[in-house]
Amino acid sequence: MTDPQTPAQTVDPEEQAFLAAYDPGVFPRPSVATDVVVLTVREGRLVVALYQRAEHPHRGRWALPGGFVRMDEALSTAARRLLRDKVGVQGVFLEQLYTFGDPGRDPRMRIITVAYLALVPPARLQVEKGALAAVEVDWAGEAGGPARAIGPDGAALPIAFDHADILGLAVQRLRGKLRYSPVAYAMLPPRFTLRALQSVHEAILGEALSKPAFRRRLLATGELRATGELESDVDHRPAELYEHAPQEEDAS
Amino acid sequence: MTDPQTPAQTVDPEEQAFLAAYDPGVFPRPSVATDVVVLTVREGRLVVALYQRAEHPHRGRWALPGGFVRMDEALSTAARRLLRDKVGVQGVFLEQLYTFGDPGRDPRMRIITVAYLALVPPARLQVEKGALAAVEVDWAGEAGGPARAIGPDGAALPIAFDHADILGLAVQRLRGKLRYSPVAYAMLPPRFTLRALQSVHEAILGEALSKPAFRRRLLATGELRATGELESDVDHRPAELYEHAPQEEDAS
DNA sequence: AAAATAGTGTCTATGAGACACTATAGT
DNA sequence: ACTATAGTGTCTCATAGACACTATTTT
Repeated sequence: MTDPQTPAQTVDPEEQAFLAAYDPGVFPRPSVATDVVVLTVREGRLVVALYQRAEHPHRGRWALPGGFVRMDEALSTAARRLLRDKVGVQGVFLEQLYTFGDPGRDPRMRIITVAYLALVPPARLQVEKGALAAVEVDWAGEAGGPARAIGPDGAALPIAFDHADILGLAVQRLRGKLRYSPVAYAMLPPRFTLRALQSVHEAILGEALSKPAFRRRLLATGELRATGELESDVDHRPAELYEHAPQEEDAS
Repeated sequence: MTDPQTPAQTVDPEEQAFLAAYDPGVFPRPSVATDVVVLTVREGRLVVALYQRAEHPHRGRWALPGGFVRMDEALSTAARRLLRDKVGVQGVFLEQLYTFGDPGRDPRMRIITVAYLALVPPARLQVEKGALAAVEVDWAGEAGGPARAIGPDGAALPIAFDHADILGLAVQRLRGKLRYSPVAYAMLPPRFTLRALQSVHEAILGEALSKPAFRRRLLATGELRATGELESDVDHRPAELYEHAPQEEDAS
């Protein structure tokens, strides 16, 4: 099709890409960042860690913890670094969520952000410089859409950039994963009651669940181990404490 | 915790990020590309469009169609542009898959690639400069892992970069979506038999399905409209042709 | 008529929700 | 004894797979 003798001015995009690859000056490059949606469940509600921006743009608005990816670190390493330095948690569930890269999503310049989802047990999330905001969505099931963040005083917090979309996608993804993946345990302490586990599921799904069906289904997964111990500090009959016993994946 | 009077040499990563944002020279930037996994079903097998690399690195190996993202275009726009210019298809199903960014995944330099998944009806995929390779995976269900590409002669094609991982993830994602999303129709012509629809499902899932159960389940979705017409050019009883009638999402 | 596939009816097993019930701690 | 929540038994309904059967086209 194409004349192989065509000189350097060819418009073949493959060749353009090849040349650009060896001469970084040919194409300008975007900045690459990562933002982390850190979620936990408190008092039956899904909550997210947000930080109020001290500088323009979007000064005063609330943003997800984020920062630029360094040239020598993997994307997940950058997310883990931010999680440790900005949020103060380590060793938690972390999974890539989606990459947001519309031109103009940041008014300063082209910033492509690889969003990550982190799930943390409530006791391990002590946000000092930021806030824990309750997450609410306008949609049911897995319809999807932006989310709102409700501050401790009950008022909606103004969200910076496209972070309301990122947060909404995190909720949508979490609801989807709940059906076939043991993600809820990542938001619980090592020992927990079945009621606490159900409460996590209900907070994620945004709807009440039937107790008998929930217990049957979860116990049938074989991923729960009864400890024989009971919870304390309750003014009614205490529930038994369970542990998460992950299934062995036999890949032989 | 931190002294607010600390001068400019602070190691607060938030401030570092802020400064870097306004001075592009502070941090070097990675290149951002997109690679597209273009899938269809031919003769009951999942096939992918691959292109043999003419240049180093990985010269002679087979790669997904890809290229750099321009500064003024959205990520999905870049994927659509590549799909049009390199593969020659337009107006097809396209969805972001995952972002691969390990340092060293490209030996030339740091290239972060946002992978996309495109689904195409078989008749619309006429790869001229590349090849259609059958996709095979070593795992069942949604376990995940790299995929193999089998050329027309039955031999496995050597895959460039981490594209075997990208391809494997595309299969895994597609299997997951099939459970709750009408993706199979994106790989069929406008009119198709129920047997063809089942064949697409079987190719994606990598396993045989029960005919009565499949028909009941799909007809019960209400997304299928019988046309009353029959297929032709078959040497047995012809099957009825159906159309995909997407459900109206009522968000009122 | 034979061959081949389209399309259906029935039985059964599984899983989930609804509901009502029993059990056990603290006060 | 009372209260509040833990935990269970049973019924019913929806869904999926297995299997066997009938229907319809071409050769």
